[in-house]
Amino acid sequence: MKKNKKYDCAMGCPVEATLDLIGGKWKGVVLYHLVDGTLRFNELRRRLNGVTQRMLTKQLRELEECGLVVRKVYAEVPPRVEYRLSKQGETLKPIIAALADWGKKRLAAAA
Amino acid sequence: MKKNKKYDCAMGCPVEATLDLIGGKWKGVVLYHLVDGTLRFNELRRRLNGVTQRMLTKQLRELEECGLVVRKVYAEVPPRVEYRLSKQGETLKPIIAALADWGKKRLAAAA
DNA sequence: CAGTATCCACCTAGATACTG
DNA sequence: CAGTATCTAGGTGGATACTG
Repeated sequence: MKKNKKYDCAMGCPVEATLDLIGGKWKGVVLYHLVDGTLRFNELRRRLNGVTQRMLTKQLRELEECGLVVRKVYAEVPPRVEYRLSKQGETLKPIIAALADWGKKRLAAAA
Repeated sequence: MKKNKKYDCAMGCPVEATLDLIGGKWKGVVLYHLVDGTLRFNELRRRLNGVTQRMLTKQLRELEECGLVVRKVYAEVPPRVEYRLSKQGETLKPIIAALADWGKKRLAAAA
């Protein structure tokens, strides 16, 4: 996420490393929706109520860069670009599921 | 985290709600260290290499406000303040552990 | 020891307009 | 359709000094 991020928290804070990847406003949610399978750019956009094109593009690029998401461009007109979890990204599934589950319970309890 | 946050992502993004609580630069790490038990302010500070007093105070207040952490002040001189996970916070343990575990593997793989 | 109080650089994220 | 390009407000986090 950060350019020159050093994980120098001496006693080791692997949590920090993980949150750096899935934190931010949209990354976790993007991942959450990709768990169910491949999605095209605009499909993703519709699922992420309120995200701007710029932001979605940015988040996807970062997720791609750190190897969690795969971007596949089809040489067609109109253009088609699909996004899916990489092998690395797949390993996040249980975590995403846990986050979603916890969030559901919390939202339910608050209501 | 945000004041007037509305979780209006129509299809439901409970992940967003959760990340909003444990995201940010320090919250997850604070939680991570509190999993092992109660800690005093400065103990926590030493474990979070690089955090400033201001930041740690702020993060702790927010965690307290959303009911994940309990703050206990002892009427002593010198002052003593202890922080621990609330009952709600305890339910995050498996998630924190999962995040830490995943982060460890990823850092190991990168090395 | 465990905070507050200021001040400030930077980044995140949004709005908007344009393009291959 | 799937982006890029600009511009900008506001928030996040950091530095530093002070206090009960």
